[in-house]
Amino acid sequence: MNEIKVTLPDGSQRTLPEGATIYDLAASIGTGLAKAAIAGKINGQPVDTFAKLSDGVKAEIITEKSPEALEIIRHSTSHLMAQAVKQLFPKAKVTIGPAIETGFYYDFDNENPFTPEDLEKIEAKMHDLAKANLKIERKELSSAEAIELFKGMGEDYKVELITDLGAETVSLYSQGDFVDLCRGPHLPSTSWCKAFKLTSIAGAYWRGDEKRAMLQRVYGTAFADKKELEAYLARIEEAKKRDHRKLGRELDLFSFSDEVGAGLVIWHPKGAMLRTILEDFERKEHLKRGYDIVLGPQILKTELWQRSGHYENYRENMYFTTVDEQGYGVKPMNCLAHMMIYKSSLRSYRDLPLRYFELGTVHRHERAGVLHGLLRVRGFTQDDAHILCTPEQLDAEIKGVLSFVSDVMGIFGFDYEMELSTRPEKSIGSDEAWELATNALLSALKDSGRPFEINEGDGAFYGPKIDIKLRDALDRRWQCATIQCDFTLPERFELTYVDADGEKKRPVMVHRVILGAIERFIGVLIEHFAGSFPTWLAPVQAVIVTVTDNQIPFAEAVFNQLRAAGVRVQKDIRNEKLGFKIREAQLQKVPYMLVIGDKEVESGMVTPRFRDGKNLDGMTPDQFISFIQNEVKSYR
RNA sequence: GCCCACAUAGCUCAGUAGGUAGAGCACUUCCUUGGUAAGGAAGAGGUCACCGGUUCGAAUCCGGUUGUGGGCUCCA
Repeated sequence: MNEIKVTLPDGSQRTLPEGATIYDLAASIGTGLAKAAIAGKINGQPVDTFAKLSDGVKAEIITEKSPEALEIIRHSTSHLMAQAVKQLFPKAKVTIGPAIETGFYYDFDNENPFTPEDLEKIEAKMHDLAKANLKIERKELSSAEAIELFKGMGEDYKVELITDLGAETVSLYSQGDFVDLCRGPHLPSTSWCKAFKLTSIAGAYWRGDEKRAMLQRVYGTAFADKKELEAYLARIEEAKKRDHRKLGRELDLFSFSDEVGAGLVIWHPKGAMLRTILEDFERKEHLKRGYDIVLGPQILKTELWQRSGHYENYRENMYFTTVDEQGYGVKPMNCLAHMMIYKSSLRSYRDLPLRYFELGTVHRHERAGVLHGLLRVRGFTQDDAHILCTPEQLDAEIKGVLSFVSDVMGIFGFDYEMELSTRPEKSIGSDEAWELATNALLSALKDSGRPFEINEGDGAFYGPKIDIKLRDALDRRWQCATIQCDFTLPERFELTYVDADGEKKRPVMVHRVILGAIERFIGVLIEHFAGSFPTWLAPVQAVIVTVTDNQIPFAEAVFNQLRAAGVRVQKDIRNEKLGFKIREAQLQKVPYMLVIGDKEVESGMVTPRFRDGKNLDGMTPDQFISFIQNEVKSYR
C-alpha cells in the first residue's frame, strides 16, 4: 500500500497509509486525540474528521479547545435544531442557519410563527436527537441532482440557494432523516452537541430583503460544554444589569414618555448634567484642534433641502412644516448651514482648511421598529463638523480626525472597531475624486496602526467613509464616530476658493463626528461604566452625609463651600441612619460620600468614602476640593 | 415599515374558570438622633396604556391605536 506524508502544525511530519482521514491522523498521534477530534484542517481549510488526506498536505486536528471549534459546534447545533423543527413541524421549510458571534440561528418558513412553548419543544427534541448520537455524513451531488432532491422535499429555498450558487457540485450533510445543503465542516455526530440553549424567536426577511418573505428566525447559543454555556448565560444576565435603559431610570438620568413621542429623550437633571459635561469637553477639544464653533437654525426652507438633495433622497426621514405658506424642513443633518457659512464670503486657499463645528440637534423620523433606548432615537445632538479643504490638504485632515478619535476614545477607555466603506455601484463623482478620497482614508487608517476592515461598495453614494463602532453591554455594535468624504454638497452649493494661481477651485468636504450622537454615546458610556462614572463625568461627584441632625450647620457650610468651588455636590441631611444614607448614595453610584459626624465638626474636616467602600483619610474641605479638581483635570 | 411578545401604583411585580384591584420598595406624617449598604409605626397613592366591541358585568375575551422589548430592514 502506498503511503502519504502530512505535515503537522509543529512542523513535524507523519507517514500514513493512503486514504487516511483526519480521524486516522488523530488516532496515529494518540487515542486521546482521536476521541477529542471534532474536525480538522487541511492546508488551512476546515474539514470533517472523515476528510481524506493526500500526500504533502499540512494537516491539523480541531478539538473542542481549538479556536475554530466553537463555530463548528454552533453550526452543527443549528442543523440539529433544523432537524428537530422538521420533525415537529414537517411543513416548515428550511432556509439558512449559520453560526454567529453569540451562537447560531436558523431561519424557517413556517405557516404559523413559533411560540415560546414551541421553543421549549424544539429544544427538548434537540436533546433527544443529540442523545440518539446520529452520525453526521457528507455527500457530494451535482447541482442538478441536489435541486431534484430538494424539489422533491418541497424545500424551495434550498433550490433557490443551489441555483444561485451555480456550482457544478454541492455538498450535503445528513444526520438520521435530515439532509441539508451545507459547506461544512460538521461534528462527527449529534452527541457532540452537548451544551446549547434556544434563546429567542424573531422575524427575519428571506435574504435580508424587506420585499421578500418574512421568515421565522430561531436564535440559540451553543458551547463545547455546559459550564461554558452557563458562564455565558450568567454573563448575559450580568450585562442586563448594565443596560443603559435600566440604569437610566435607576440613576434618574433620562426618561421617555409616550405622551411626548417615541424616540424623544427627556433629560432629567443628572442626565442633562452628564450631557453638559460631555458638551463642554467637546467644545474645548475642538477649539484645541483648530475648529470654529458655529450654529445653524433648527428649520431651513424646503427649497434648500431640495438643492442639497436631501429632499430627493432623505425626505421620508424628515419632518416638514409650513408657516405663512412657506415650507420648512426640520434639519436631519447640520451640513446646510455650514455650507451657507462657507458661501457667505469669498474664500482664499489661504483660509483653508476651514473646520466648522456644531453641537447640532437634528431630528430624523426613524422607522418605529428600530428605536432603542438612547442608542437609536428620533431627536439627537451630533458633535458634527464639516471640514472644507484643498485636495492637497485632505490627507492630513483625515489623519487629524482619526487621531482626534483615538485621543478621545482613549480618555473614555473605549476600544473601538474601524471599517472603511468604498464606492458603491450607484454613486456620483469622478473616478479621480473617489480615488483621492479613498486613498486618503486608507492611508490614514494604515497610519493609525490599528486593525480595520474594508466593506467594498458600502460607502455613501456621495463618497467613501470610515465608520467607528463601539459595543454595548450585550456586545451589539453601534456606530459612533464616522468620517465621510462628500463630493455632492460642494458641487450643489458651488463652493469655491481662489487658489494661488488666481483660479476658482472646488474645495473638498469632509463630514465627521467624533462621539457621533451624544445620546447614543451616553447610552454606550453608561453601559461601559455600568453607571459608575469616573469623577470627571459623574453628574454628582460627592454627597455630604450627616450622622445626626447635630452636624447640619457644618454640613451646610461644607456644601456651600464645595458648590462654590465647582464641585458637583449634594447633601443628605435627612433624619435617617448613616447606613441608610450610605446605601442610597452607593446605589446612585456617587464617587464620594463625605461623612460628617461630631468628630468631623470638631476637627473641621470631612471623611471621604469612595463608592468601593474604602475610606480616605480625613481632610479639610479645601483639600477635598483640590483632590476632586485634580481627578477632573486628569480625566479620572 | 415588517414578524413575534408585552403594557396593572413612581419602581419591581402578583392578580390563569370575566364579579369594579394587591405586595415589596419609594412617597407623606409621627416616633427614633442612630458612625459606613435598609430603625419602627401609621397613612396616602391606580378610570389596570388609549379607543371601540362582546357581555347583566371586562384588568381579564375580541378588534384598532399608541408605546415598549427581541429581531429583520435601515442608520448617528
